Amino acid sequence: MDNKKMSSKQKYNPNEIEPKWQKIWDEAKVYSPNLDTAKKPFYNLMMFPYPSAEGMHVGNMYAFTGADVYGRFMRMQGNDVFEPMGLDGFGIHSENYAIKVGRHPKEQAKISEKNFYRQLRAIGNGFDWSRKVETYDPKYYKWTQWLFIQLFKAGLAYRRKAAVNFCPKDLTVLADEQVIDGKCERCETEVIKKELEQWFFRITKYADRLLNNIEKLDWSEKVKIAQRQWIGRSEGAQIEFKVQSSKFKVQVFTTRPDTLYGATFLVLSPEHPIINVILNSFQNLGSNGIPKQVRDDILEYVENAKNKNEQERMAEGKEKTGVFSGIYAINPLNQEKVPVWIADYALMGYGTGALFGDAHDERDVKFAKKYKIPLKVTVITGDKEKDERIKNFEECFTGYGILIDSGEFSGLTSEDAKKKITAWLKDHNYGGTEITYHLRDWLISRQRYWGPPIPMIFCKKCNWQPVPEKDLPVLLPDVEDWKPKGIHSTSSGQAGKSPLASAESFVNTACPNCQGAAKRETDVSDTFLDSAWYFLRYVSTDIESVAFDIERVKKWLPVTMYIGGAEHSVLHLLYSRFITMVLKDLGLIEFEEPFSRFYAHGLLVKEGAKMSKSKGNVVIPDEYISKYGADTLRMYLMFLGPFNQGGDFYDTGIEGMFRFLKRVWTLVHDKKDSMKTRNDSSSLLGSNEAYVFMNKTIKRVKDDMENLRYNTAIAALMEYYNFLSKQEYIAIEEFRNLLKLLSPFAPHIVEELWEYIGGKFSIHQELFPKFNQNALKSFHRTIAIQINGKLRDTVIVTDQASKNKNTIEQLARKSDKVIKYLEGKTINKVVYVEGKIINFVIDDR
RNA sequence: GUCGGAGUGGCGGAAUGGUAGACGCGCAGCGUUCAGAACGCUGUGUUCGUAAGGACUUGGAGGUUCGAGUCCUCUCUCCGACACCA
Repeated sequence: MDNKKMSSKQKYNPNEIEPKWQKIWDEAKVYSPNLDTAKKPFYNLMMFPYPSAEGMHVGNMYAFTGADVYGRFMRMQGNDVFEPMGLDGFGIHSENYAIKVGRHPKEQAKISEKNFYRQLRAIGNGFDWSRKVETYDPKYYKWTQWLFIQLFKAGLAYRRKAAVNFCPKDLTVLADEQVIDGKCERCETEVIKKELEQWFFRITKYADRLLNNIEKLDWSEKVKIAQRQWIGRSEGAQIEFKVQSSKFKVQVFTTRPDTLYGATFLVLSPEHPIINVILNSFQNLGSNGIPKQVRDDILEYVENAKNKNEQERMAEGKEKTGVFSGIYAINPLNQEKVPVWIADYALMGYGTGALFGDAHDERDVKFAKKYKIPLKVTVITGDKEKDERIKNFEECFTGYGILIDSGEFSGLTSEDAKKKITAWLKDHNYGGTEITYHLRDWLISRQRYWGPPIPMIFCKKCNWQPVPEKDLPVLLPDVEDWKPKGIHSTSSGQAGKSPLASAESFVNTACPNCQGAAKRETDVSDTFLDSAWYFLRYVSTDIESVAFDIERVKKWLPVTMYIGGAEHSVLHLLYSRFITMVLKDLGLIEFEEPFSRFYAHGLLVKEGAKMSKSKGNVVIPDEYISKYGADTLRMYLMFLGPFNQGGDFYDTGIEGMFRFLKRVWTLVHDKKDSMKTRNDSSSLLGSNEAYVFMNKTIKRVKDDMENLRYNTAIAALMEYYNFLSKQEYIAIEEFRNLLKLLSPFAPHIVEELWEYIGGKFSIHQELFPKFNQNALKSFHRTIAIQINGKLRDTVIVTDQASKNKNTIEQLARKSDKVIKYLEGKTINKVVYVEGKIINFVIDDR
């Protein structure tokens, strides 16, 4: 190879060819399927980015490239691939960035939009640029608001006063899913609880459906597990305890009704509504009344609990606190009088907010020991020593066993006792089977500016009314002071002072029902509502009269392949499933699961550390693209490691990939002439060996692509290159296939080289090569010769010879290395695995 | 604590129970060059040996098997998710 003779025109220059082809693809609509007439629709979706920084980082590009490679592969399988892109630009993340840089979110959105789209184009994905979605576009959020109204009309959006998560830094409430380790998902500030009236979506109504459908989904297993866990279905019993000397009752949830006989106390959550009822009713009851001291203690404890944040409550996890309520309840099973305590280890949001304490729960035992509440062991194991420890309270037994001291239920196994006691409770009207969930209703309100205004109007006479659909969108008003204000008052229906409240012309309106003076809701909705339905909008961006065109939806959805990060396991993915189910129930669509297949890609890290702005190790793709080109970066990212496991980004590796593409470039240019010669001959192909290699490579790459094992697909392509580069002649078919196999990874360079070897535009509309099954077998086999499983020699034989054990054994016995080991030894056995190994088993001593 | 995932050369990583370390990075030597860059060729798990050739080697300990990175039991470490969920 003589590089000196190569003209400058022949040099691989990605900065020249990449923008060129991107423009040509766009104009030729290579990646824009006709949504109405496509024959084999394949909706290849990737999670759209949220602009929370100047631009996209290399982690986004990693995800998008991996998804695009799959889309390109599916296109080559003859599918009409629809691969849209957009921006999830509404929401706290974008607004916080606007605050940081001191720009109005509307201004910043324009800047981010431009920069993100520039970057998204530069990576060379097969996006359909004619169908973008930006969640802050009024044409989009009009339908987000419409969606809210549909939920309201269906009784699935409601207002409720509850202790909700509030971030004191972002000055807004948050959904449970947005609280990570007791901290705000966005700014990591410790979240506090506030008693507020807010809008919720009744996702809990769908808990069972969301749970039961999971097993049918073709999703990454870890995401399915995370969703199951988040929904957190627990089967148990609800049990009614009567409060002594009163008409009041407390409902208690348990998963262990078999331990009810041993219930020696009750625990109420500090937020439990019955506490106030009790305080008010018992105060004047004379001898039965609650002493003032006890009363004061209760009030103080409840007040303290209210002001603690999640972190504080958790930090005290080991040290339980509580206060005696002064009253007693009756265990329905044995009529025993048990004290009622108030303790914050009982959570108002789970079960009934009340539980019974017994000797078979570690938390209960800790609490009881601290406050010297008696305990009673009612379940033992049958193991003498262990039971001795259990009975002496040296060990807390929480498993299933055999009941003791449980009246008529003594001697039963826990399993049987559960059934029998639950049945007993039901028969005696004390409760029965009950199912409870970890999942809670989705808190939708946000006291922020940058989101779709919740399209509701409050009228003192008519209560809450939805904005008439003809009046949508409720435009986000241009307020000057758009920064978050927090919540100052929650009196009346109005939810405090979010930034929209300062725009009087926005707030004051007429009631859609009675036309009287009324006020608009001033909160906006959660960003996750924007992204919970965007996949429906992509297919209808050219239609303004509906949220989504039903015919298009029928044709393209559910999404065929969805690729994204596992961090959205319980946020976006769960919300999207919920919204889709609701739309199905409203008769608006025909399916209830939005994503047939979901594939979670791994996390890209930088030199062993998670990329984060605070660490300052965020890698921006731009500089690498201008230095090496998008093709090199794409291939490098895909080669780092298995796509579902992520990888580590090192600069040095990119050089190697750049080298590889340069080699391919040079090979095609150098061998183009010899290729022509071969093309004139009768055979289109090179040697037999070359034919076998080509077919093997096609098969390897195809298998790997199907399973998103891109790193090994690229390795196979490198091996193929290494082989071809050593050949004197390369047939045109070999070049064509090399380029086709490479095309999903490096779309620009292959298009350029495709043109160079005289291929018809565009290589991206070609089909994936097919391999010849008969050509997969080599003509030679290398057989490993083992002695007692240890490799001693190899022998090369014809495919024919490899079929005969005797032939191989005779050959193997002739090997000097083998003779050395077999001499004077008894051969007990000879194992032959056809075409692979022959193993002599000998006495080794 | 519960549930996942993973431990293989200097590094990223390959291996339907059948030649461990493919492919790439890095490194070394050679070639090309006035020189460098770039490019090309060769070598490269550890260890003993001039070599031929051995021995050892997939976090650790056992086991199944003719044969184990892969299967089973126990155990250690790291990463991720959830977490006072009754």
